Parts: sequence; structure tokens; C-alpha cells
Amino acid sequence: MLAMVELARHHGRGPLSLSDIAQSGELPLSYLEQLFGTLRQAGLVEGTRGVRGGYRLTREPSKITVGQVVRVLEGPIGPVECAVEGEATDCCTRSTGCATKEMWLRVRENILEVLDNTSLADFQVSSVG
Amino acid sequence: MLAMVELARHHGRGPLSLSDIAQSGELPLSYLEQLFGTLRQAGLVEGTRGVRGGYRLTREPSKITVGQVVRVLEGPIGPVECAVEGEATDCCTRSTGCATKEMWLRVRENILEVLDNTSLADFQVSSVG
DNA sequence: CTGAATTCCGAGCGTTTCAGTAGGATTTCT
DNA sequence: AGAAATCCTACTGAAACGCTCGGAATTCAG
Repeated sequence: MLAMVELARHHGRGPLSLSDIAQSGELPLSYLEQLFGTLRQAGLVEGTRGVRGGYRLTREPSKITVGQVVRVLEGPIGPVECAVEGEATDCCTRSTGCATKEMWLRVRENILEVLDNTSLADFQVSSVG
Repeated sequence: MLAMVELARHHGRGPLSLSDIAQSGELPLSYLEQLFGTLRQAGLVEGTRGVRGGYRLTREPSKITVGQVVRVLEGPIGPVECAVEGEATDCCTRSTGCATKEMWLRVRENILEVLDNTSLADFQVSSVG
């Protein structure tokens, strides 16, 4: 997430290399490479190789939500197995008939409310130069 | 959670044994024993040994929230390391100064809003006999 | 008093996830 | 030619999760 925020802050000024991001203290380079491979395949970023290369967002920061990033990197979102996005039909064969499931779904909605309504643009530094 | 709901539904009718709960299909007995050891030490349930023994809630179901149970069994609640209850002060030494932290705290509050405002009484079957 | 039912306790185990490393291949610019 | 970068895949170490196992202590019924 922090790396994506950096990328958003650099948006419009050409590609930003992972070594730049790594040096600003977020995460080790080799780990970033791995994460951005996934983000690229999901179409959130595009990479250009070579000397002046790096990654850039494929859309405006305001068009990329935190929820999208999380889903790409960690899969479907949910507080418990039975209330994860995508509805596993085999769960809740329990005796209580999952009285609790409804609650867990409420929890999930409360989570998504924030994640899906926050975009990378919301982390822009307000003091623009 | 489901086992606790069972216990709440049985509240006022003496102790309920873990083998009863296990047989109703929730979880294996030995695992339940382990979980309820923890719940007991936390003061949410009390156990009586022997033939007609079992566990019972130490308070009214309406006085025990889902949040309490979760905290006892899984520790402090939070969507990410940096936004967990109890505030680790050593986190967020990142370069972005954790622009994202505020958002994660909002996520946490949204989660707690449900968990801390739902009690075991809310899972009572409405068709009382 | 015996024996069954139950809680209580602590150690161990198999699987999965998380975060990260490692090594190398490919592309691109200077 | 060579440096800088992405790209790819496999591995690893630690921790957590869900669960098992063996046994001790307690309590009640007969």
C-alpha cells in the first residue's frame, strides 16, 4: 500500500523505479519486485524496463481504490472464512445454522465501505508544490 | 463463537458439557476444551467438573459481546499490524509517515462498531418455547 | 467405594500464510 | 558493451491456525 501511495504521488512524472521506492525505506527491493509483478498482471500498474524504467499507475490515482490493491495482493476480503467475498457455499453446515453469519457480513460491509471508498488520491500530500 | 452462542441459548438451565456442544457438530471435543480453558481464565465462562458438569456463562448473554470473545481467543483486534488495539509505538517509521494509518484506524472502528455492539443475546432464537 | 463423566493442563503436529531472499533471464537506454 | 531496470520462479524461515494426544484432577451416581 505504501509503495502504491508513493507511485500515486509521483503520478504524471514518468515511471518510478522500485529501487527508488526501496531506498525511501518502505520494503526490500526483491520483495517489491514480487509484489509489483502481481500488481502488473492485475493491470493496476505497468512497468517499463531498462535504464530509465520503472512502474507507473495505469489510471489516475483517484481511479484506484485501496480495496482493489488489497484484493490483488491478498485475495478476497472478509473477517472470517464464511463471510469472505465470493460466498463459499459449503460453509455453515453447522448446527446453529450460522446465526453469526449475518453479523460477519455486516462486519465485512463496514470494512469494504472504507476500503472501496478510499482511493490512492486520498493520500496525496495537500501542500502541492 | 458458535459454541458460545450455544452456551448462551442454554443459559439458565445449568451447565452445558463440551461433549454436548461437540456432538451438535460445532468442533471436536479436544479443541473445545482448549478454547474454553482460555475463555475460563478470561472470566467469560465458569466450569464445573464431574458427572453433571459443564460450562456456563458467568453473566447474562446480553452482557457478553462478540468483541470480548474475539479478543480473548485471538488477541487485540485490527485490520493491520499498525492499527491494532493497544497501539504499537514502534510502527510507522516509514517514509510516507503512514498516510494510510488514519484509514486503517477508520477500518478498525468500523469493525469494532459491530463486534462491540453485538452480544450473545442477539443470537437467541426468537421462537421461544 | 468404584467408576464414569467431566474439566483442566501442557505439549506436540501438520498445513498454510506471510514476508522476504536468491538467482537468473530479459529488455532498454546511454 | 554495460548498467539499470523489470520480469520470473523457486525457495526459506517464522509464525499462526486448527487440531490431536495423553494424562491429571475433580465430582457425582450407583
